[in-house]
Amino acid sequence: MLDPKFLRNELEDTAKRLAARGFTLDVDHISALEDKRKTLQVETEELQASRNAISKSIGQAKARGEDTSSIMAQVGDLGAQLDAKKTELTALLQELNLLAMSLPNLPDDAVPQGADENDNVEVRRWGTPKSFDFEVKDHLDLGEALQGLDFKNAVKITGSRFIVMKGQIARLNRALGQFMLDTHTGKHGYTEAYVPLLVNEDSLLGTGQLPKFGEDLFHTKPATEEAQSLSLIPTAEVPLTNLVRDTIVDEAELPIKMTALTACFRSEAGSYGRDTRGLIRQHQFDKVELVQIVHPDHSMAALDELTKHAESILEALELPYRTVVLCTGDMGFGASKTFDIEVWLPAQNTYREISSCSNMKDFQARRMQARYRNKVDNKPALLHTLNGSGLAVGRTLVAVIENYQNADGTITVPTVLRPYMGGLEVIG
RNA sequence: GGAGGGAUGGCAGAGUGGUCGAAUGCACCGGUCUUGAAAACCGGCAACGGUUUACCCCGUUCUAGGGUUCAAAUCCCUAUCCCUCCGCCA
Repeated sequence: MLDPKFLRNELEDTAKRLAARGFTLDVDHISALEDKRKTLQVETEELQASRNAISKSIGQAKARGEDTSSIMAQVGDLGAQLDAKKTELTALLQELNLLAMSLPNLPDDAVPQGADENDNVEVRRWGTPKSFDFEVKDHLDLGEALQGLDFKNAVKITGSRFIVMKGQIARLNRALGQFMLDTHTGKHGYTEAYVPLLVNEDSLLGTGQLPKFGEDLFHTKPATEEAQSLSLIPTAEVPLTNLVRDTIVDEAELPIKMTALTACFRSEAGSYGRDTRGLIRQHQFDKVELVQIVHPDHSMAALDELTKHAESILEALELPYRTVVLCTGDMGFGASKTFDIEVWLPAQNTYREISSCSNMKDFQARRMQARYRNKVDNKPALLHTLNGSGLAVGRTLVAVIENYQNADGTITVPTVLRPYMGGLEVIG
């Protein structure tokens, strides 16, 4: 959520900055609503003030034992007037709030201008794609041949875009998650967390999935009408970041660095026909998430650091990758700056996204009322939040299978994963 | 599943219809003292919104949403969460 002051005092400038990311702000509509809000709010508060004053004098008169009937007569239809104004004001404020909650974050000044992914800018490249002296297969052919990936049974049990993994491939998937988690907790200073996979509406509003993107999520159907619906997390960013919702943390506790390995669930509404083959786009996949809650002065440095943490996993696995900074038009809803890390996939002969690391600045913090106590004036101030995948386990599995394939269809186990595989060197 | 109790500032915890935005303690900030620190003492200290250059002033907020009343932290209803006892259970 943007600072409401932007919509009051810097509407034109805000509209310009949002236009850079392809979002059109209805300036006339908003300023009309704002004008109305201002007069309504002043009128309402004046009515409240006079009601409070009368009530107070009644209380004082009663305390002195005086007759209050003449003061009572002054009340008249004040209550009815107040109710009417209040109803009107509440509706207006709700409309404005929904509008504010639906606006994306402002891009950081350092983000390149652009319309779509073609305008993203590569910032670095690591490793060299291996040259194979045989025809490479994709992870689907390799996995099925090894009887490690079972798409047919997944369809039978649940439906498309789900997977059953078996044997050493299932273990490899588990090994990847464990390795990532151990690296981030052991080397990068993150605290491991076990978190709920089902979250409530407030959490989704806090991180920005709601009110706009509910259709991207799976929602539970409550047993009773009154019970609230819970939703499956699309990323551990939701529970991890919401840890600081409605809290004021001590500045000395910053930065807070959390990580979790969780399943993630995405409905993939609107992506029918895209990446239908294989593990790239699934309704359910494992991901190790990195979240940092930081002092506002340090969030850009923290983004660089967090991105490096994610990259280090690919380096340890010796998987070639490149890192791009997303242009204004390609960034996610809540991000002010985003690095995507893309891993080399030989079967597709291209780099594919495996991690997305974003500085949300105070966008989520304002929604969540996540604050710290500022040492300068001893007042609460909004925190900055960051998140990134470190990494998407399913896609990393794809990358390992494809990059480490041998001519005979076996898969060499990357060195760093062997301790997690009982010393196994080759899957086959 | 049955019976009962609770939710108040950063934290702990008073407050049961009327100058209550709310005692007190801790924490925090400023000061005195000290070579420095600690202790002690003195003072300050809720958030959000409106108006304003600013001070002031006004409004809202005691888990959330409704209701009663001239007036609600306080009374009523509903929801959520926590605790205690009984039952059941991995």
